[in-house]
Amino acid sequence: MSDQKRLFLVDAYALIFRGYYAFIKNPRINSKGEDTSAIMGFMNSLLDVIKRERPDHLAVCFDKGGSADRVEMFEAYKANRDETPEGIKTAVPHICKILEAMHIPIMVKEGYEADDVIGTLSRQAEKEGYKTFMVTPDKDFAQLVTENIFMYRPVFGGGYETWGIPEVQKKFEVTDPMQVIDFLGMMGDSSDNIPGLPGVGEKTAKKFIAQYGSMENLLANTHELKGKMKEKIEAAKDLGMLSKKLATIMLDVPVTFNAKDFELEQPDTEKVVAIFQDLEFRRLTDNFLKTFSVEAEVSASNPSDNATGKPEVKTTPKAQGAAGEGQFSLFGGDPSEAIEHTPEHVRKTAENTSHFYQSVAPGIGTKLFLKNVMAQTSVCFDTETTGLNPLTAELVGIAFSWEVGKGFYLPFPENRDEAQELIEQLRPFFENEAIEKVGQNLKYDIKVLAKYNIEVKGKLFDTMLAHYLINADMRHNMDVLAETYLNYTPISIEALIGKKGKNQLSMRSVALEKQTEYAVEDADITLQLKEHFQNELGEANTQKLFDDIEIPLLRVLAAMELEGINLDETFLNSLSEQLDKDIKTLETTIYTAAGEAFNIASPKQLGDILFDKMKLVDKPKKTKTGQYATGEDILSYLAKDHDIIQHILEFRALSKLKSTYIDALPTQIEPLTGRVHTDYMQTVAATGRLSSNNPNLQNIPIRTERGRQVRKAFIPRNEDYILLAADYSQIELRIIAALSKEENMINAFKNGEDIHASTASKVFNVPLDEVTREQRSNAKTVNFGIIYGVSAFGLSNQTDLSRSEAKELIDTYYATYPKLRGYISQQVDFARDNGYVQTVLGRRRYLKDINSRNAVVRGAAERNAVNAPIQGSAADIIKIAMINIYNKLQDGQYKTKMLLQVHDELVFDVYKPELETIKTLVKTEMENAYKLDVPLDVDLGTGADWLEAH
DNA sequence: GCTGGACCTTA
DNA sequence: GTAAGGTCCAGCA
Repeated sequence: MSDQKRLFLVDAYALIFRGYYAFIKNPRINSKGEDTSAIMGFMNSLLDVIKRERPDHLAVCFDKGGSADRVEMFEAYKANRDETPEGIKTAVPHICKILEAMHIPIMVKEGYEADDVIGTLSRQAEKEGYKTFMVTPDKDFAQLVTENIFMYRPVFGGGYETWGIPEVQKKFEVTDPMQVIDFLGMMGDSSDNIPGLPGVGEKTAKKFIAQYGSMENLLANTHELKGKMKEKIEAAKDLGMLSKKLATIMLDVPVTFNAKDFELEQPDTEKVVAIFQDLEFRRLTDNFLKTFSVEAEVSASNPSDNATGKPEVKTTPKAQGAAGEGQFSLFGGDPSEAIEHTPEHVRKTAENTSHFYQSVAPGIGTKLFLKNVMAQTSVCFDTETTGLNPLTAELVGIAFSWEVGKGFYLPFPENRDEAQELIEQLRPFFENEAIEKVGQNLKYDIKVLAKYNIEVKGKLFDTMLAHYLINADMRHNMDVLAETYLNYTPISIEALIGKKGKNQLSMRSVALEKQTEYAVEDADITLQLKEHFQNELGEANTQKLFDDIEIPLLRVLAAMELEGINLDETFLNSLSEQLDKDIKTLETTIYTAAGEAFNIASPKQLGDILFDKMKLVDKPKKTKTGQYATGEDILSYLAKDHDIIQHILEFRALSKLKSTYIDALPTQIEPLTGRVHTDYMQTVAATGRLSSNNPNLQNIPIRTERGRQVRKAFIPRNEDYILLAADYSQIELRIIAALSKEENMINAFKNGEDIHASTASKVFNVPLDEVTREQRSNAKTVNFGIIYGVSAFGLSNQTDLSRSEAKELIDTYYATYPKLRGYISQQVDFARDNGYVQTVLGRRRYLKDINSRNAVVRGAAERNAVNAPIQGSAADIIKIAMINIYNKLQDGQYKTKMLLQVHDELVFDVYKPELETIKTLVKTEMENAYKLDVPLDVDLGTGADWLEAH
């Protein structure tokens, strides 16, 4: 280093914040209960700088009162920043006292930020021949760098890096450090609320700097830009210039660099040590004395050994194992490089958020916990198990939380009997009607506990269901919700048990401390989400839907899933054998016709054979990826001319049947129960419908003769039972008739007419008994088209009609049912005005694209606006029916069980002696679930299998 | 082993 | 034209 004098200017708040957040997972709290993390963090780094660099001149700069100028320019400036944490506010007076005792000058100017003070002082010092080092992690300072002014930047892993001109040039891809201002102005800085140019991030900003050099030059040449970018930037020129101003550090603060005042002197050791001892800093006292080359003479009453007299810090065992006091290097101790002086933009995790998660020891610990938990009115819980199948999953532990940031974890013994003993102790909690149970996807936990013969009673709050009602179009898994609403990234399950598949571990094999951290975090987060969603439910006016529909339905679904359905495996196996033969025969026929063997199931290979080799058509249609399209609609068009196509279609149909249903279903039989247990998803369909998976029992074939054989495999539990299928007749058309108040349609339903025939009769102007099959079929297509948001194009694709015939049919249709047209446009208008549509029960679907400039996108949103309330209202109604029927079956202690729901159909396993009662019960409840201006009609069928019941 | 596309099943 | 889930292939790792 040259003999040039060196000045160090410390950006106080940046280091205080960084220090505070570095200790966040293990805050330093002394015996008086003071949080001293920020003080310790700051002092550690200050001493570190002094020890390393031995500066001749040093000052610490603070902000005061914010930047009046910048706020005047832009009122949102730094408005994003959260309230300064309490631990920092209380730290500042202590730090000032220490600095005074150390004889280090504090530079602060009312109405200016530390950046401006440091900038001004560094320029003044430069003129007097000093080298200045700005001690800060904040990248904004890079604009101040000159030949004699450097950034002295703490880096991850400990130590510092010095940024001179070459480093800044490289880092920001600029030629002159002053261009950092343009760079920041372009990309903006969300932490300081510098808006930046719209659509410009780091990459684009660098590109613009390279190309135009400055904000001014870019804005003067926007005509060279293209497309959306051009529009956006041209519209935001003022914003660009404002952003640049906001990003500019001021160099004319009324402060004076007086070399004499800034000289680093010997501190008032006694005073400093007194303050440190008062704060209970032992290691730091040592460190301080060593730094200033004074004999370490620490009194015997304050041993420097941090193993004794360590302040009581309440955190998890894991967090307690973290860096000990004094050994902690502020910049090396925390893996979160993102921690700068803008902590509100740092994603929170268990690592940097204070929490108190404790595992509960057996015996007295459990007793104490029980006493505690029973005294609560609302508790969040989350079960940890050995797997995802609730029927076979064993409890590994249960996490509980009823206070934000705190929670307990009850590990379960592997031995089943011992586990049962433990859960028995919890029975009074779970079966307590007065304690609300909160959870994420409670259906799972309820099912797991049911296998331990535990019923979860009392009010329920499921955060996943809550969010589904708040915005059904989003995803609702806990990790996403935590990140969206709490700015918190939970520990991933993969971090614990590995990626799924090959070597995934069981939760059982994870160390207890990790189980605790993970499980209690989930409960804690879920509790926090609950507090968040509780208010939003009221705002969205969906509280009733939550309390009266989705939450009660959760228990109904859990029961249906646990029940499962009996499957005739032998029958499916024999079907499989027949199919296998037929498929093989078809294969041979196809290969012969094609002249070679190939994989018929590969659309790519099939397309090549049909259209390249055999040249069945002149201009084959291609898919969007450039392959030949071989979908059902295209092939069946060719089928009448080419036998091979007929065979291929049959091959397709049979293979699908075999692989998706006949061979797949038996593998889904749960060995434990001998039955098939589907999983109903309550939060995936945007309209409010359920969905079913593993296996999907809502798409079992019915249309073709061979397909519907699969339904014969669904049978009652034994010969004392019979299957009952109850389905709503035309529920969606009834709903649209009622909602639109279209009397012609309402009357047809009231008169019990066949609605499609009735429509055909009116549209084609023929007597009802003279309607042809084709006319009825076309009328049926239009009826459905209306529900889906009809267009002439879609209709002509769906029928044998031409585009103009289709258009004419639609026009006649609207003339027949005049109020339907009005209803449809009214729905679309409502969506445009409100951004959402809703069902009869107020279930909302938000349609963000309803005002899109893109006609295709907007058209899709408009069809949603029509369809969602209809499909969703039908879903609402059958949900009500399910809840009411379930409750009646429970109350009446019937042996009959509800097994399946297929959107407009319910399937029951009916105890034969109860059949007549149940038939009446089911029909009554379904038809009276919701009162419309149109009667609801339910068809019942019974049989020894699902096909026969139809 | 995972992912996207094509295809097919239901209401 | 609405709403879903499952299987297979093919391309990529």
